[in-house]
Amino acid sequence: MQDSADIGMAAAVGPCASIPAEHMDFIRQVLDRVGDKWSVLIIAVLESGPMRYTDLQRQVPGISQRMLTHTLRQLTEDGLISRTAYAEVPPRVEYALAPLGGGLYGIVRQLIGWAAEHHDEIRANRSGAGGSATSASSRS
Amino acid sequence: MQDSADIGMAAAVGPCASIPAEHMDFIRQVLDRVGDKWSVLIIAVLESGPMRYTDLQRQVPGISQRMLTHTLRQLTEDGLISRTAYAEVPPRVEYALAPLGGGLYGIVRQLIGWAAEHHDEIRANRSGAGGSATSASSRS
DNA sequence: CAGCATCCGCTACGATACTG
DNA sequence: CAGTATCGTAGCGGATGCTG
Repeated sequence: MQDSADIGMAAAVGPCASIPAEHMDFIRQVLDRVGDKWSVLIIAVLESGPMRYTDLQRQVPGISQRMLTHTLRQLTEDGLISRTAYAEVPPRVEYALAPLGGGLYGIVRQLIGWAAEHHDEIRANRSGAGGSATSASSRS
Repeated sequence: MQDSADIGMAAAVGPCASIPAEHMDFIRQVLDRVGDKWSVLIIAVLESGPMRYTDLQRQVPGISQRMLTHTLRQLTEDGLISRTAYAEVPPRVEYALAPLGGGLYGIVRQLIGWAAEHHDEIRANRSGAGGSATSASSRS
């Protein structure tokens, strides 16, 4: 855990505790990628080896060309995956997980692990009293 | 990590490598929370201590009541944060980070750290040749 | 095969007004 | 103070059809 710098002080820990506002929008972008419906799935698939367009479409269940192309492009532009086009008569394009994407997936993996681990716990909370909402009394 | 079943063959780790399809939708929910525009921000703020509704609205810049209430409710229902209402004459409600939310934030923190760390690297890729798109030639 | 273009529904989100 | 209710919008994402 590295703090770029200590910003927050006693009271004004502020919204973004140890996050410089300059990086805020960028962080959002990464977080958005993670929250993306397909990005993580595609990365997960590519983790097991390079794959071509059509194969990806087959491996990622329910994705549309539009989204496949779109997500693929974004991931490529971010350098998370690599795109290699072979100028053959039947065009062949292979996508592979770039080291950068591999690093990201490592962390996302923990997220997935955490999610799986606390699966029941969260479901239990939902079925319960609607969360851990407590009521306290006190006279003003 | 359990496989729901063997999907492909040896090498074909498949779409959801080690993720049982049963958990898939749940994983998505967690990933969605992370990708959420406000959830992480709110958690980050609460990490520095319990806070009331109005304070949260002040600490999280640019959030609307609608979204604050909505996100707060979701996080509470998931048990990521806790809600305590004091039945006083001027109503007072305090939100605090639940242990579950703390655990999640620990991982998200890594994500943020990673993002900050590879900030330049990704930006460089975008300015570059439009990603690591390579062209290979081969005769058919 | 590997895309791009177009249309279109859904819902996430914001702004505003009102209440217990 | 701590919300609820309603409305309007923008962008995500799906379906379909066409191209190099």
